[in-house]
Amino acid sequence: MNLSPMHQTFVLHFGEMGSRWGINRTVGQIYALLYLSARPLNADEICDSLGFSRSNVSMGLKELDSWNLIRLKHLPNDRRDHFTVPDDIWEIVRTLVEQRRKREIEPTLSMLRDVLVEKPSGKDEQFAQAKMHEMHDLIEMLTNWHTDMEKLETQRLVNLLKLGSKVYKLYEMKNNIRLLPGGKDKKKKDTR
Amino acid sequence: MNLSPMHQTFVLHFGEMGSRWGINRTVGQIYALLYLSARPLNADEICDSLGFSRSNVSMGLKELDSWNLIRLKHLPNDRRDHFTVPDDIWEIVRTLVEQRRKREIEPTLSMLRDVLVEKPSGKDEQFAQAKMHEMHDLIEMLTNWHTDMEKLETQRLVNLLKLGSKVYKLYEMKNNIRLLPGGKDKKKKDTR
DNA sequence: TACAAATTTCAGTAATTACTGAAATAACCG
DNA sequence: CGGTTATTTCAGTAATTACTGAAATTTGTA
Repeated sequence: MNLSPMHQTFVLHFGEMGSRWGINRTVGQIYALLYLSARPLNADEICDSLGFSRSNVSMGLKELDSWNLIRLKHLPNDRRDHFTVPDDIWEIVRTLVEQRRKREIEPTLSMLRDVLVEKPSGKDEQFAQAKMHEMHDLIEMLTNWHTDMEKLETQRLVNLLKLGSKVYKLYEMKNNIRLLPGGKDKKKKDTR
Repeated sequence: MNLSPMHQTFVLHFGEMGSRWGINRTVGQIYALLYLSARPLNADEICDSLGFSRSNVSMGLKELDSWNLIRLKHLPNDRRDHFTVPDDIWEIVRTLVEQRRKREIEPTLSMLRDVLVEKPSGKDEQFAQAKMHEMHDLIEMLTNWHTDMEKLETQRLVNLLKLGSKVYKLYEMKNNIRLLPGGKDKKKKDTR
């Protein structure tokens, strides 16, 4: 591996981290390298920097591409493919979340829906189905929330995140104002 | 494996999913089984249901325990350990997020902080450091947001999630009210 | 279309991770 | 204590996943 100590620390860390997410070391390292690079890199440069074989790098890039995490660039007078990550880190985050949703959440929801239409036979299945229902609803709620957040442009999303739970106070304020004249909401007496 | 088709579908799915998160098949399946069970199960029951060896189950339970995802129970007149998951699914979610934060986010932040105090030598390191800074700040922001959300009791959290981006409109409303008389905020003219 | 450069594929091998059974240890009970 | 049951550890093996080099394919160029 042929990198400055600073680069090396970062790259190795993301190699490690990759393993903890179903992504392998190579892929993690390639992405880390591209993330830190000021210019698009070609496959041979990646080989040199990380010490992987050409074919391994090729597969890693393919994997990253299937996650839609890298961008292919072509430089003038150079036939080789060059790769970058999106400039905007929020685009990266959005892609990551979107992909994990597609690959993990959607299949899970789909499996749950399938099982939930079956008729439970006996107490055990009834209990199990109730638990699956609970899980299904929770995941769906989080997914809906995410879909909704996804629509916000970045600056607004950031504002919202920075506000955090403070925003909840506004919500309660609004609710109280509405409630003052004797609104229709039921059981909202003490939400604290 | 000795399970109803319904249980089997769910258990196998979470075995699969486990692999995609650094968690292995055994661990995923054990957790799925416990999640669906109406009563605490002992290790031998888990062996029977899933067809793993006793030692494998023991290791799986140890792993789950290290994630704080299972609870040890003792039944009257039975020396054996019995295991459950928390009744409240939100407790499970909170634990999962908390643990991943501890195991993945914190080490990453710590690595980034270490690298960011070093003096960059040359353009490349300067660029790289800027990118790492950007990443650090983003992660920290998300972490702070999470810390904040964590404090909310579940019902409020659910309300907030269900509101989704609608809550942002309240925020803007509030801001506009403040701005009407000619507030001090700068450059907030058109946030849409 | 023929050649060269770039990239991908894939079979074989290396490395890692998962799993087992046997033995050791711990917990409980008379 | 001594015996019994429950649990964990761990060395060895099985299974899976990662990685390589050589060959095949694709892409671009004259």
